[in-house]
Amino acid sequence: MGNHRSCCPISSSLDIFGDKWTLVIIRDFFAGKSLYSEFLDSPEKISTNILASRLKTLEKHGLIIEGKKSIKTGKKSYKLTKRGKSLYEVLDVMANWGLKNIKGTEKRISVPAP
Amino acid sequence: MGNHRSCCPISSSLDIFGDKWTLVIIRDFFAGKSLYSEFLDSPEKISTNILASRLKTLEKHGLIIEGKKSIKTGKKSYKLTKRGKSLYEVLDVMANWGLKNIKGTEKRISVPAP
DNA sequence: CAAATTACTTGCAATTCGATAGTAACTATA
DNA sequence: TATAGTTACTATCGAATTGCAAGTAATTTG
Repeated sequence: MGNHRSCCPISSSLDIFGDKWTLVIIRDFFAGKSLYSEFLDSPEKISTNILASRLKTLEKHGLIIEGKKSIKTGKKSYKLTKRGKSLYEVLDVMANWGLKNIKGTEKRISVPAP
Repeated sequence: MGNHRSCCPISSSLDIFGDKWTLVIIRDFFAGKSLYSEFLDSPEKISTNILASRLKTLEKHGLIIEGKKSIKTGKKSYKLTKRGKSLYEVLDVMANWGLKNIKGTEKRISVPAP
C-alpha cells in the first residue's frame, strides 16, 4: 500500500487515518460497536456516505474486516483486525491529551484494552 | 474554544488536529524547525496556503506562538507552547505505530522529548 | 402482502485542498 | 543606489472532499 507522502511513520500514519472521522469509528469499535447502524448512532453524527467510504478504506488497509450478514438478524458486522486493535495506544494517548487540554471533554466511552 | 462535535476527548482532539498536515508541522517543531521556510522544506511538500492556515489555527488553539520578525535575519519564528509540547506523546505513539505497521517507513527525524 | 429496517449509493451544493502565481517588506549584492 | 533575492505570506482557480438528503435493493417483521 505504498503511496505515502514520505517515509516518515507519522505522515504515513496520517495518510491512513489523518482525518476527522476514521479514528472516531475505531473508537466505536473499541466501545463494542460493530454494526453500520451503531456507528451512525454516535453523537458526532457521521453521514452515511462518509461512513461507507471510511469502512472501505479501513478494510483496504487491513484494520477491519467485513463479516457476512447474519442470517438471523440480516445485519452485517465489522470487526477490528489485530492491526486495527493495535491502534488502541493511539486512541488512548489522544483521549488523555483531550481530557487534559480541551475543556468540556469527558471520559465517557470506556475504551477497554483489547 | 467550544465547538466540538461531542464531549468525547478523541473527537474533540481530532477537531483540532484531525487532518493530514497539522501533526506533520508539530513533528517538525519537535525536530527543531521554527521558520516558515523550514516547514516548507519538509519532504511532504506542504503548500504555502495550507501551511499559513495551519499555523493560524495552531496559534488560535494555543499550541504555538508567533514570534516577531528578527531584525537581523528578517525571519519570523514560531514555537511550541507548553500545550503544544504536550503533543509529544501523541506523535511518539503514532510514530511507533507507523514503524510497526506501515512498511517503508523509517525512523528518520529524531524527536527528542521536550 | 405491506411496511419497516438495514446497508448502502447517488446527486448536488458547499467547503476545503493543492498547485501556482503574485505581492509586500525587507536584505544582500554590484 | 539600483537590482536581485529572500521571506512570509495572500489570491486565484480547478479538483477533490464533505455533508445532507433522497433513493434503492435486500431482507424482515407485522
